[in-house]
Amino acid sequence: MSASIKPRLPKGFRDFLPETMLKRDYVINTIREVFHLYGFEPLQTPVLELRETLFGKYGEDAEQLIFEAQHGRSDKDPLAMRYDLTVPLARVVAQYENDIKLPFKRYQIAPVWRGERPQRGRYREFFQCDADIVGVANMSADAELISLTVAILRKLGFPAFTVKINNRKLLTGMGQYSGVPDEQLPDLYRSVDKFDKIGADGVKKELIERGISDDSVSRMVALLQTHGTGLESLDNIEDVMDRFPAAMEGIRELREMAQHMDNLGVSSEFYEFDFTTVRGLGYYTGPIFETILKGETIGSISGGGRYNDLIGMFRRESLPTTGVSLGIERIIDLMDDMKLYPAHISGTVVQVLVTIFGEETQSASTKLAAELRQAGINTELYMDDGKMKLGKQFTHADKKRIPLVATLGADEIAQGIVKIKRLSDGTEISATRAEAAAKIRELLG
RNA sequence: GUGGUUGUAGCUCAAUGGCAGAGUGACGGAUUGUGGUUCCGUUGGUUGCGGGUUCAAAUCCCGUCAGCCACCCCA
Repeated sequence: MSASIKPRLPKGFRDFLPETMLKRDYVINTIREVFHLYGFEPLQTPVLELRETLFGKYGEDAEQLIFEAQHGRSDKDPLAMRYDLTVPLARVVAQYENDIKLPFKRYQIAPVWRGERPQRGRYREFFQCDADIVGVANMSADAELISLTVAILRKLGFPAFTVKINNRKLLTGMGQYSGVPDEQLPDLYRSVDKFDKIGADGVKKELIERGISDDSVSRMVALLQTHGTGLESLDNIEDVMDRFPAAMEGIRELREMAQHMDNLGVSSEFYEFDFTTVRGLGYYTGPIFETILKGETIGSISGGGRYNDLIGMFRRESLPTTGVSLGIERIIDLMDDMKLYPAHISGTVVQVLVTIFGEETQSASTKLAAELRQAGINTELYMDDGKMKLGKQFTHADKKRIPLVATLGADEIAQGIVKIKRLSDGTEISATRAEAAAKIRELLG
């Protein structure tokens, strides 16, 4: 052996050891079940796309964060690692036009790569979890995504959260109302988006620094703070905005959404219309939404919106599309902080450890393990090259948090029984080989 | 990309220019058919890496790498 290399990972990349993977799988499986419940179906696309597929879609700043990929002996097809799941979706929809039935409801849970500087809850490799509806122009699709988001977060056990809903058209109208020139709208949005973080005064200050007139800023900020519960806030803002067709269209869409959400049974405690919600991505064209946890400052745990023009980048005619993305990395961290994982998720998938007394009883233990597996019990058969010390085997079970230990020595074998001990409280019972699996289920509760 | 901060045993941390330590873990024993609790013992280190200052550096200085935090941006 030559001198070993120090084991390390590329910046912003992570390993997930089994204990962590069990939690991640729980979250992902729970989300997948709800996707199925709403009739979304899985899609998988490659990790690598052609460079030309990704470039020119995200804007100049974001483009610098795309990982490019090389193959040693060929530069014929420049490649890049996928940056999100939305552009690949757009490519798929355009590429398989004849095979895809509209409306197309797909979900995808997969890693994406961004060359950003890592921070808490922010990595260079992270999982995105997207559900999109392609081919539906009306607001029933957007409302269904809100219902889906609420159902997932409730199923995961989050006690208090709010989906904040706004509309890009309304933001456009607000820009017009306050007299901000079109080319400054992105700046305006960026500042408005920080409303929660820096407050009304902070936003005012930033807008003035960006060269927007005092008068415009005051009008804008007053408008943003329009409050009211549910539809009331829409009524309030409509009175002010009735001269701006874009804004009125946006308000109409939000009303339509509210109607659909009501029919879907989404309780109004889980959403609100918030005119300071912006979303960073430039391609949104209609309703936008993001979810925040009440009393947490970690940022949003889901986000999404309508992007009716994106698919047109790969296709002669675009298709109306709306989608939601769940921030599962943040969700997974928060589940830990808030202790939302069910008890059975922690530690191991193993339900029982079958111990081995010694060489002469090894075959009996092995057969027992086979029987238990046949009966559907997750079974670990102890393995060790050294002396089969029973204490060591119990220690192993304890460390791995395996709930039950089965022992059979010469005495038990002679009587045709097996002893099963529950480590949590020390309960130990005897069972015949035939009834062992049933007794194990009982002890597991 | 900009600014700040931290880096010492497997892990959590102490040692503020003068012998590198504790807790916890790991391993062994008390207990050769029973873990977790208790007691005894053993094991623990290129102080991230490279250079400099000094009689003397974990400690001060420079560089570098990595983590974290804030900004930018975003999930």
